Amino acid sequence: VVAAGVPGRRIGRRSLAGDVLGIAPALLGFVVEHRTEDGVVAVRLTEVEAYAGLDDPASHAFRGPTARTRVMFGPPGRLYVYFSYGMHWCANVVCGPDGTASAVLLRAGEVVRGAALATARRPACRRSVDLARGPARLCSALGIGGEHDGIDLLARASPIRLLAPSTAVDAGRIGTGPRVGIRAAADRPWRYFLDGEETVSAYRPIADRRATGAGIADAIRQTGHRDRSR
DNA sequence: ACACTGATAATCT
DNA sequence: GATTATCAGTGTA
Repeated sequence: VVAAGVPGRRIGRRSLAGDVLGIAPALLGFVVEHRTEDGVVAVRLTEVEAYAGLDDPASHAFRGPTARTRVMFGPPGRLYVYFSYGMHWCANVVCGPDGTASAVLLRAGEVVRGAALATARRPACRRSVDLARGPARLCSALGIGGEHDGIDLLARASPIRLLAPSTAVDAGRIGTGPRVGIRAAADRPWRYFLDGEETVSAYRPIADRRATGAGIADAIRQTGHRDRSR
């Protein structure tokens, strides 16, 4: 647990300009802090995933820049926020040089400051370890939404900042595995987490909706679709 | 603890 | 019209 009052260190933009597969695990232990008029909430990252832009079929940026993915193609150190499953916001740290589109999804963390405010933002949450356990929960706890897409995480005056911990995490504690909830490139072990931390989210393969309450016609149609996509 | 499923809308085909 | 970088609720153990 990060002691209250210990300020995180600011980092240089160049430290996020390299290979996303090196940056993603290095961000474990970093703190994301959001200051609003309601107060401050800070989350220490315990789980992230790497997305490699044009080189990664699972990345939103795989097919090139669109209105949604424009921020990912910009300079590193900005926040890419997307809307998921009709109700949730999720956030990424944009990495790599300007013009490329890799990013690190913030999958889970431990609330280290502002637990009361985070709890107020997450009324359905029963256990404190679940406050930011999951990418959409993390955004809820921090008060991050679509209005924050593109915000610079490295500027001193930004309301949302990414800060380095006072002591780096032990590299031996970093676990890896396949990314959660994706179908494309599901074999790439680009999820990184702090092994043994309670706030790491449970691994779940993508939901298979073929067998859910569908009629025979639906089952046939959807099975056909699955076969076509192979 | 783990499995299953409906909710819900932007995005892309 | 299908898919989706998810969550909370409900049910089973």
